Amino acid sequence: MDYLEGLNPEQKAAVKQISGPVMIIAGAGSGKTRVITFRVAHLVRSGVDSFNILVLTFTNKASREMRERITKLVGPEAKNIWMGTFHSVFSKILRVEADKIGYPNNFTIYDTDDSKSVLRAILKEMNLDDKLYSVNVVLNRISAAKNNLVSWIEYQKNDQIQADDISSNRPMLGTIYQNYVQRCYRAGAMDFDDLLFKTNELLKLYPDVLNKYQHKFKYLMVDEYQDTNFSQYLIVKKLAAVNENICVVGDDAQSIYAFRGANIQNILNFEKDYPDLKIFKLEQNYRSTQNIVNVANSIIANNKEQLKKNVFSEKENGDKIKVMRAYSDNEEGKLVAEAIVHERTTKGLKWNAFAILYRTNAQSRSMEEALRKLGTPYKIYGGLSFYQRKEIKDLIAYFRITFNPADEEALKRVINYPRRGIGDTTIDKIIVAADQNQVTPWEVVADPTRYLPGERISSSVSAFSMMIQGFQVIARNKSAYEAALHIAQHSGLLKDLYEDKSVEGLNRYENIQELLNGIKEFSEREDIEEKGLDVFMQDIALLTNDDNDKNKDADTVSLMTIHSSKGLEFPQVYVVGLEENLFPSQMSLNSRTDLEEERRLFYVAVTRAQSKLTISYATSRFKFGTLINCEPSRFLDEIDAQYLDLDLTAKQPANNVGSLHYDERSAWSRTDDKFTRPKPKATTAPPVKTTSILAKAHVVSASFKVSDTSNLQVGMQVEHERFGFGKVISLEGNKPDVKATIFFKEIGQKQLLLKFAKLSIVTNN
DNA sequence: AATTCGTATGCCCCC
DNA sequence: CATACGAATT
Repeated sequence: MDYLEGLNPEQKAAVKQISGPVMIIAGAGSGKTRVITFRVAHLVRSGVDSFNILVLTFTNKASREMRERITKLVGPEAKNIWMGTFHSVFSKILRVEADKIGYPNNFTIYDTDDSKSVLRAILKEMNLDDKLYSVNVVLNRISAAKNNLVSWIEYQKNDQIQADDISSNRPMLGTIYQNYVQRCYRAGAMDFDDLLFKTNELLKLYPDVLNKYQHKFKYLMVDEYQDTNFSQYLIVKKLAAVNENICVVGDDAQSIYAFRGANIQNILNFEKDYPDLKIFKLEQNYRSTQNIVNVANSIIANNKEQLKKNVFSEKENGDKIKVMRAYSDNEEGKLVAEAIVHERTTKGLKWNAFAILYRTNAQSRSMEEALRKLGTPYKIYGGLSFYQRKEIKDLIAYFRITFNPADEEALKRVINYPRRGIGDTTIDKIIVAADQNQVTPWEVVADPTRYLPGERISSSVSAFSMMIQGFQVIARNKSAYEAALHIAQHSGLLKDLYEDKSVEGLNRYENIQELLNGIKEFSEREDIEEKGLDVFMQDIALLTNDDNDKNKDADTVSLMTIHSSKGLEFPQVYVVGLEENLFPSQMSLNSRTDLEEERRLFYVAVTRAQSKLTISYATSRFKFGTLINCEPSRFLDEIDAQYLDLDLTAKQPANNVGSLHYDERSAWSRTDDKFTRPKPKATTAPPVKTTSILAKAHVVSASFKVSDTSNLQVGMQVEHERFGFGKVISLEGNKPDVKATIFFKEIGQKQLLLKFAKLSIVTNN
């Protein structure tokens, strides 16, 4: 048992309780990951077969790191443990069992963009007002339903839901949900929520399947249990029902994912499900100074609903928490950047000792600009992931349609990229024909004469379908890398990017190269058996940015949202934008529950700091491109002032808050480089529409009538609706694409395509 | 068919 | 300010 030496008594007790239901309430910085890894190691050392252990984590990164640490404790045995996020673990199981619920094993996973695109198409088809039925609202509603295991049928039958939708004036949501589900089904696609929803369906409809996994996973552990939703809760509960060797780990104070369906009650009520539950509380914080822990405690004390615990630190008191006020978002960036540079020099720290945390991604910009001005290296976490870049998604869409031709979103993405002359009109025809014949769009593409009789469909459509069929043959017979390279080349995608010599174009080309290199590495891996391209791309939708991070050891300042900072720690943390309507967010102000979640989020932010915490806010900020005044966040008032070190020496006096002059002064008092923000509207005359000026430049004569220009000759006088009178200088090109060069009196020389230009022939000389 | 351009609309957080 | 979509333009 010597390997358990380094643990404190509570930690050790939690680790050693290997059978029966266990709940570990782990305060921030209390060594939670350590306890989980040691507990898993202890299971293995106690003789539990590593194949019988399932560990569910919140991110891929967490599971990767945990597996590494477990490997150090138990050796190669660790690779047999099932470990991963809910989504990745159950997508693997669904790939095995898919046929039982009517899906192909090679089903596509639709990411959020795909889902939104499907919804846009549906809304359009149903002719619904896309303002009322905004894609985000609709998707959230569907997602919430799925996370609560409400099928579209139940959705439509449920009186409460229907009443809600009617009162929000969106009675068609149930029908949209139905169409969405059917459309995904037809495309052989599951969205993120489906991975859990369908798992539940599988376990419910097939007791033998449930039984199989209940006996496979004799020991279950769930990390970040406070962030599980109902769908996840039920999967865990079912899997654990036979052996009841279930250990959940979490911290109700850090539950910050209610917006995507997480239900804090899962952890608060866990004891009800397992009356003989053993509870362990890890309360000693090993991460932060006493001041930081005290501040965190004083914040969370404002929340009503929570499990009682007493987080404490035995480290030194440390610095007080510094609070900085800025008069604008840009100045806030400047103050933070300068503080970081100063701290680094005086304390001899590395850049990676610092993190800047914000509520919304949009806030990263002012921070970035300030850091760049000071030449500070930084890295943004989160945001657009490698796999979400357009060029990467394009190539992957080719892979997707190769393995699952039913994948409608992939088809729409690549059928005319690179350009092959298949325009929107043709695509619309294909989709309509598919709907009418109850087949996938791919089937129409593959056999246009059958589904689009009498239509003049360009030969490029059949060329496209031949190409994809060629890819299918290659993919079946070649290695992942060879197939991927073939597809990149023969789709024309590589060439298209190569020809773009702009900086971004070059970048895109390199990204594709990088993806191909990644596939090559994958092809050469020896630790996995199935190495086809299909295997490679199966779970790509589930990967995130930091799953692809090459130089994560670089010495840079870290920028990220508070959400993505969960689980991390830094010597110095800067939490920025502590303003009403931003943090707490505007949408959280209506309900106590939402506000409490914001407060927990603040708690998470504060507890990331090890030795020094700085908080900042601005009294004005650009939002939607306009300057607005901001008030300090209520959260600042909630902190016991004895822990604070207020530095409100912003260059602008605070008494300007709320005054109109403030905007102007801040906008013009700046002398440094490009302060190119739009000026307040009130100072200028109402904007004049440029189009209307142009349109009115020429008043069309009463006799104006669009003429047949097929016999237009050089030298003729013509009139144009907007350009006025002019004379034909020359004509070039043949038949349908005749281009005329015309000299207009008012405008000057213009080139016009006759098949589009509306011209009236005035004289024939 | 493809491209450009104006305008409307939204900025929460993520597997 | 960023993007997304539709109308106008070539």
